[in-house]
Amino acid sequence: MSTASSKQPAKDRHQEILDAAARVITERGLAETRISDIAEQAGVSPGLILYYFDSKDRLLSEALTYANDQFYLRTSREIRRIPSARDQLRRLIDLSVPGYLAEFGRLDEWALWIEVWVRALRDPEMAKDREVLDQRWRAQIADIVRGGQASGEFGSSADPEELALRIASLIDGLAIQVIMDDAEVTTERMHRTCMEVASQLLAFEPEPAAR
Amino acid sequence: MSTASSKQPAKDRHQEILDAAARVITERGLAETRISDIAEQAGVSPGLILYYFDSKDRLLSEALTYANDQFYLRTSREIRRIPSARDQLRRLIDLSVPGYLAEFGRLDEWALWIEVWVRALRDPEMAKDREVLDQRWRAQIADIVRGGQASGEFGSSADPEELALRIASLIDGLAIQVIMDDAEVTTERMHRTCMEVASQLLAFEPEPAAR
DNA sequence: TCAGCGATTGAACGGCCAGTCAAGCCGAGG
DNA sequence: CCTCGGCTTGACTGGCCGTTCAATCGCTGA
Repeated sequence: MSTASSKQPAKDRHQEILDAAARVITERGLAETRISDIAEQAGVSPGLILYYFDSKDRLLSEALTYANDQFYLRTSREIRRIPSARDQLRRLIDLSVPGYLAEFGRLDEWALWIEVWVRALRDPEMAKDREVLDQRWRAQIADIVRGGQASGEFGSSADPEELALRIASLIDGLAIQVIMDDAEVTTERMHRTCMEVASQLLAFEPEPAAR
Repeated sequence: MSTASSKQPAKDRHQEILDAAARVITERGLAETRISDIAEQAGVSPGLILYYFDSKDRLLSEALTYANDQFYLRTSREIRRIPSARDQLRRLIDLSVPGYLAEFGRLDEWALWIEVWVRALRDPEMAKDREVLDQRWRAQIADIVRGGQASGEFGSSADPEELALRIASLIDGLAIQVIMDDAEVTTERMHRTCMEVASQLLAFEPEPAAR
């Protein structure tokens, strides 16, 4: 009902359902997500959900992977278009800081990430997906680092993979606090901290405009 | 049966149950934890659990807070005894890197933390507890930083709170990957990375022995 | 010895929800 | 116009657990 497209096409039910599931999980949390919620969100009957997916469990795992995949694709497509490595990194940080671009509410992709983590601890399938997703995330940063080192934008010549790990981990750790609405770790502070640490680790000027 | 003390004393049932709950949650995960599991672990009947706690939900939240509290107390007590700030930090890192001290299995305190995060996203009570716990964690690091700055062990004179945030976030982010058994982020690598970044941020020599 | 009372038990209840299924819907192709 | 087959429905079921409760236990103090 809410998302339903023009009924006729019903393009890809499979994907529609994944979208609906991701939306429901984001707002209610994995634990409070019922099949009927997803059905309602997708504008179909509960029975249909199980017609397309073998079980609720499988659906939830797929939905989580799918959503994070989407985020990655969106981000990487956008970043590839930016010529300067420094600007690429800046944009990556903009996109990673929860609430910074205000395209979503407080609960954005990061909320899903946490659900992925919990699930991955016990579900080997999810664990595998998570690892792939995470390696891609680090690789994306490592690529930017390599680019900047090659172009001379970044002064550091340290191992790009190690630098990527450090930056990625810092972002992860900070994002958690921000998403939790921690009074001491605001959106703005996280952004500032990320930029400062990155410029320190990679050896570039945080502010490009001035001078 | 498993944990039950000498039956007679039955010191503090309340606490015994919290302990049992934390243990069950650690090994099965919040989602798979039943009241009967906790009862079994504590060696009592399911009915008794609800005699001491108003509801399963309340019990779970309390157990999570309790467990993290225990970890903090244990850690801080141990660290306070160490004279050198550099050694304090080293010890803190030792204790924070999952699996480094091999006192626990792969699933240790960090697994509980992730459960706390998921819960805190929707449960205001849990959110409040989490914030307190987290601030304390950062404050503990900030104290070490201040100590090292005062004694001259650390060369950096930057804001201790900001340094603590950076170190804490890095540890959080890395610990997640380690606990997930990520092939690229091993226990040893996390430890090395933490020590290197810390020594860089705080300006001290990572290896004290040599020279 | 016994009454009284908190602690403890475990059987039973009731609600909830994943998953099933028999029955309709509807477009395509003949 | 009819038939076939995939899509869709929603009522139903079976099991699972949180929670309740009446009954028992066993200590303590008189």
